[in-house]
This record gives sequence, structure tokens and C-alpha cells, in this order.
Amino acid sequence: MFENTLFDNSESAQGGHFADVILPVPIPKMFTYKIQKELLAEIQIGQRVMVHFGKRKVLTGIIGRVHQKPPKEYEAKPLLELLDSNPTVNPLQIKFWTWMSEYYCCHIGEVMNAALPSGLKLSSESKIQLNPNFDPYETKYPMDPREQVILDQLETKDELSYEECGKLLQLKSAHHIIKSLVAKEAVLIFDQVKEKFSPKIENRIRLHGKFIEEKAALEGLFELLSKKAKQEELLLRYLQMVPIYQKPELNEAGVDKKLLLETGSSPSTVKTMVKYGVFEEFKKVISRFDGLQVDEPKLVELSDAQDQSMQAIKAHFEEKQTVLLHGITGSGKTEIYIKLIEEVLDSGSQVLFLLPEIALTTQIVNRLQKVFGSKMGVFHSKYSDNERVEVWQGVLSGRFPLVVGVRSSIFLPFDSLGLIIVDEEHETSYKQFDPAPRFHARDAAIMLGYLHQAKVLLGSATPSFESYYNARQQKYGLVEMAHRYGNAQLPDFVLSDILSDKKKNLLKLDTTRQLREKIQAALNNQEQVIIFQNRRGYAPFVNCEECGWIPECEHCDVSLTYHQFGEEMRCHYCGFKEKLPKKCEACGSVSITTVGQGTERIEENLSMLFPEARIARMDMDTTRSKYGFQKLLENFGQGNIDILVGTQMVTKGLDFDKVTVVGIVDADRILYFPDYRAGERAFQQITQVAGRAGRREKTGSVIIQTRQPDNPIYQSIIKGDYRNFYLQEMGERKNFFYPPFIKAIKISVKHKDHNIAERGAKHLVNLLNSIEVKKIILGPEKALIGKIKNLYIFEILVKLDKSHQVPAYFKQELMRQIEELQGDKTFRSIRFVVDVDPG
DNA sequence: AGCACGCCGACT
DNA sequence: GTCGGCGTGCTC
Repeated sequence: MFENTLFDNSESAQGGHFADVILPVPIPKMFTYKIQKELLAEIQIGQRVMVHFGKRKVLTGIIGRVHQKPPKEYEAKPLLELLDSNPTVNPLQIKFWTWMSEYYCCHIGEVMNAALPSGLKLSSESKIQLNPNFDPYETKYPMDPREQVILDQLETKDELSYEECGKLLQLKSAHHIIKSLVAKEAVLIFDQVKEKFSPKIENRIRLHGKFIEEKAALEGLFELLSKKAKQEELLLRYLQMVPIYQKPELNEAGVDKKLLLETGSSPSTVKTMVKYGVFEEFKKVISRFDGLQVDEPKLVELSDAQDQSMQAIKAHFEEKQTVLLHGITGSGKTEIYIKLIEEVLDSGSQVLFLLPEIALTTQIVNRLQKVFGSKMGVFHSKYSDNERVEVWQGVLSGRFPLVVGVRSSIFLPFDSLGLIIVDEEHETSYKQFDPAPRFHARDAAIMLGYLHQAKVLLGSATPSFESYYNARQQKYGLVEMAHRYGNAQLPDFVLSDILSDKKKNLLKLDTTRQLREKIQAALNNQEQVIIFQNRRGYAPFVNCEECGWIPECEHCDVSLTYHQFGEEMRCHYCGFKEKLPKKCEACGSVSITTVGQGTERIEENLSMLFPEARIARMDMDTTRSKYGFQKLLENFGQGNIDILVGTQMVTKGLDFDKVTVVGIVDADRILYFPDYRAGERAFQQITQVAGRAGRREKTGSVIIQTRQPDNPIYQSIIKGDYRNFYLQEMGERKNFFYPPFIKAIKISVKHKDHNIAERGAKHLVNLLNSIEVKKIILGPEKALIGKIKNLYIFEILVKLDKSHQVPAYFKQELMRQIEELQGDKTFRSIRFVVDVDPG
């Protein structure tokens, strides 16, 4: 305090106040700008500002810090403009961003980019206008034809953007032409900042005020209109919708014009009546989330078991920030969540409820909405930008003390979180892979909770090993719910041996006899079936029967997946498409077959086996549209579909009473994935999808098709013996130094030249080896998919001692070494991608 | 990441 | 001579 006032008075050439601004550029620091005196009183951390950056760019950034340390090596430019009177981002968020950029080895600008809905980022667009001093007849400069095109256009239009100029001239960039026009003093460049968020506006109609004030006027009006049937009718309809006799104050808000027109009147009638002053038309800003739900609080009663768990959670919260709730599918975790949320909301704090992407459109959200109504904001990956901004502002204004959302909702501007719930905490979709920040929403949520002094509840039927380990180490509290709610039964599991069926000639279209029988039985009883195969398309690859040739992607090191729709082969990594070849490109043979099973083929096979069944498919290809997923589910819920075939999407949160059979087409494919987590994943996925079977009185069946029915992991899953399975797997993880015993960092080295990528990776490994901490460095090794989008990929895996400051120190050194390596001109065009806690 | 600057080959 | 290719360096 005293120091500040002392230094304030000693204004040197570089004295005064400075702002460190977070800018959306991939440079690992904030940028210091000078705060002019006029702004000093107004400026706050978290406000958006416009600044000059480089020679011609104007960027929007966020004030990250305010201080009085003048930069030594350069003179700070002044800020251009404050864009908010109230900060868009609060100081807690800035802290959170800073933590994230350090922990996940990325730039704070990248975190900002991920955090702000793009509607809050301002876009600045450079435009040109005619120079007022320019006279086309008097200019001393000759214009070339292209320049003339621009000038002619500017005669009719006041302004042109750079992009428009480019289009006009059919150039990718009109930069040099514009530059030349500026030099010839013919045009001026200016920057226009536009706010991207646009509120939703409704055209509304109301009765003119004079008819409300005087009853007589209204009676007169009826008389006047008695000969004009259309108009009289419209007036009556309006009065029906807005009962001004009972409640004259309702007229003020009027009625949505669209709604009024839907009653059958024509737009011209409305227009006429507005013209003659009977009605007024006006515009009103409305919320995109209005009219969704009404508050109708529903009491939730906990069973004894649930109540006990709830008390146990609360007891743990007394001393621990984080609690893991391990409750099997159907044990009734949701009711506990609801009770906890209610309590925290009543205490005046905010609550964040995280769900994995796919679970978000399903029943649990509707369930919560029924209880919490308009207090609850939903933050979805399929939301439009304007919708996201509205949720953001709803959190800021206090309208949404509760948000239910996907991983990116950890960035919303909460200022007093009391509780964060991470449901299905083991879900891999909580980890962001690309682009940076490559964060895990569960881990970030724990940090966010710490910053808010909020409690964090992790819930799962099959916890991630990390969380279970932390719980067993007493870092988190642990509460287990081992029984299904009510009298629901665990499903029966059937391990169905593909190989033995094949030998006995019982395998038909890749389905075992047992699976077929179970499906048939379900169909006979009008019950529903879910078939899971985690592979979309028709067949994962195509193959020449003569020579074994397999079509591959031109840009990636993978075979092309055959999609029956359009008879084309597609690359699932870069989107490359190609028609199915008629002849083998290697030997010319025409015997080309599709190999393996994608969801498309399974759908086809099932329709041949069960021609009477109504079959639908749910995967990325059928749910691309905004409500595609929801529509499919609704259809399924209403019983219009008998068999639903799908990828991961069918494994989560679909709770339908009539589903009694779940089939897993190829369980081995999950289990033999080359990754140390394969076992954990298989347990999670199979348990998860099995949980879809038989939710109420009826016992469901789960048929697991496998070639290895003796693999012990299937026994663990069948018995639901998570702990035993965990202990077994953990033994291996400990012996071979895998998380959670160590901290893993994966570095991908990418370059379009195979050699440079490999050399760069080797070089980096050498540099990293010299960092003096306890560690193991594996690689560089060619990535599992060695080339994607024409970039060769080499991977380095670093296993670090978890103690103390080791990881933090190593990360810091790692980033320094990468920067140094990129200084070398051979390696400067390499992309180094650092992934901390890779998924 | 952009974007300017600068150096060098191709061509009116 | 000039145009335009891309390698290099910088952004408070």
C-alpha cells in the first residue's frame, strides 16, 4: 500500500501503470501494455481490451494483471480501448487459466481460446474506404486494372473488407493491391470491431396504449371494426391471448407476432392495423432459454442405502475436498446428487455438474431440469455460439446457480462454487486431445474446486484407476454403493465363444447361436435389444483376395474404412474419401472383399437374420445433426425401434426399461488394444453397456461374443468384482511403471518429412535425458498410426517420479528444451505436441 | 499463428 | 528491370 503511493509519484519516462494482457496468440506469455491515465480508474482484471499487436493487427485480449513494473527491453504500447465496464472473466478464472497453462504445458492464450465462447471474442476486421481527398480524375498515379476494379466498387459501396477485395479480384489475398492503393492515397484502411454475440430478438405486437387507458376507446374500436371481419377477428384473438380486461398490465409485454399469425390471420391484416394505430409493433430481446421449463420442484426421497451414502459423503467432506462415489449402475447415485445440489444451492453457493459429452442429451438432464427448472443452465457441445454466450452471461448474472455441462463448462465464470460433481468420472471424453489445452476436466475440476474452496464429488460405477488409487491412498474420501436400487437385478452374463460356434457351423453372419436366440426371445416378448460394436462404417478395411492388397489413405498410415452408404472408402483420421475400386490396384483381380465388422454391416446382418425387426443404427454418421442423437433416442424410448446397433454412444446413460438384451459383438477388440489401459477400458466399457440391460423387475441378459472365453478379465466383469480386478491390474502397473504410480507425459513429434521428424525426436530425447530428475524415457518410437494428414509422427513417453516438485520442474525444462530445439533451423518446422497425463 | 521483410529465380 | 516464390524473425 505505502510502497505503491511512494512509487506512484516518481513518474519516470516509463513510469505509470501497466497491464499484462492475455492474447490469443501461440506465444507463451502475456503482453505488457501501458494504461493511459484516463483508463486507470476503470481498469479491472478480466476485462476485455483491444490492443495493437504487430504492425497491422488489432486483437482482443483479457487483462490478466495490473502492475507498475515498466518493461525493460521495449516501450509498451498503450491499450486501445476497454470493451467491458464489468469484467467478463473473474480473477479466479485467470488463476485457473494460469494453472492450466502451466500444468498442461500450453500457452495461456490457448487456454483463453478454449475458455471463451467465440461469441465473446471480438473479431476485428480490416476494411478499406475511399480516401476523401482522392479524386480519380486528378490523381497523379496510374491505376492498374485490378486497382481500378476496387476503386469502381468503392463508388457504390462505402466500405470493402479485405476478403471482399480478394473475392472481387479472384485472388487469395488482395494485400499487395490494397497496399499499393494506400500508397497512392486512394483508399484508407480502418479496423472495424464487431461484437459477435447477437441477442435473440422477437417481433411483438401489442394494443395501442390509448385503448388500455380508456375503456370507451376500446368499445369505440369494436364498433369501428364491426364491418371489417378480418380485423375484428384479429382483435378478438389478441384479446384471447392477452386478457387485458382482467389484467391490463399484460398488454405492455404484448404477444409474439409469429404466435399471433399462427392463429390464422394474414400478415397484411396485422400490417393494416398497425398502420391505423390499433396495434403497435415493437422488438424485444428475449432469452434463447425462455419457455423451456417451468419450476415445479419435486421432492426426492432417498432410500436408506442412499441416505447412508449421502451421510458418508458429507462426513468425508468434513475433512477432504474430494470424494469418490463408487456406485454400481442402478444404485441410485442421481438422487444423491440431487440432494447435495439442493443443499449447496440453498446455502447460496453455485454448483457445477459435469457429464461426458454423450450422456448430456439423455434422461439425466431432463431429470435434473424437472427438479431445478430455470435455475439450471445446460452447456452443451452442440450449442450454438449465441447459446453458449447466454449460458455464460446467465452464470455471470446469477440466473444459473447450477450448470450441467460438458468438459468445457469448467470455464464458465463461476465466482462461488460450493460443489462440483463429475459424473462418470472415468469417461475418456473428459480428456481434451486436440487442440491445446489438453486438459482432463476431472482433474481440472479438482483444481477449480480447490480455488473456490468447493467440494468435489466424483461418481462412477467403474472408477478410473487414478481416482480409485487416490481414494485408497486416503487422498479422496471413498463411498461405495454395491447394490442396485429397489429390486432391480444384475443382468445375467453369457460368454459366447465365437470360435467354437464357428467349428460347429453355428456362426451365422458373425453372430453366435446364443446371441441370436436371446435376440429372438426379446423380439418375441416385445422387448428391446442393444448391440454394441465400437467401430463405425461397414467394414474396417477392404482386401484383395488374390494378392492381399489393402487400400490405404493417401495422407495417413491407415487402411480405409468401407462405408456402404455411397459405396465409398473413408479415412477416419483425415476425412479422405475414395470410391470402392472395381479391380485390385496391385494385381488387377476383381475379387475384392470387405473384411471385419462395422456398425453398418452389423445392422445389415441383423436385418437379414431378423427381417421382421425394426433396426436402427446410432453412431457418428447417423447423429451428426444437432438433435439427431436425441431423435433416435426418443424413437427408441417410444418403442419404435426393436434393435439399436451402435458405437460407444449406446453405452452411456440410456436407461430404457424395455431393454432386456445387450450384445457385445467383439469384446476381444476392446481387450487387446495395444495400450496399458486396455484392461481398465474393457472393464469399464463392458460393465457400462451391460448396465443398459434390465433396469427394473426383469433380469436382463448380456451376451459377450469372444474368442477367449477363458480370459480371467471376463470373470471379473461378470462378477462385478471391480476391486479384485483393480488389484490385479495395479500389480502390473506398478511393476512396469505406469500411472498412477508415475506421472506420464507424451510428446508427439510431427513433421511432413519422416527423417526430420525422427531426428528431431531423437535429439529431444537426448536433451531430456540430461534433465536431472528421476525418470524413464521411452522412445522415440513411430506412433501407432505413423502418419496422419501427411505428417509423420514419432512419440516419446516420459515417466516421471511423482514426488514433490519433480513433474513441475521437468515440465519447465521440457518446454525450455523444445524452444531451444526449435531455434535450430532444421527443426523449426517440427510440431512438438506435449500431452500431460495422456488418456 | 499471422504477417512483414528480404533474398533469389522467372519472365513481360 | 519487376513480380512473386518462400525462408526467417517478431509480435508488448
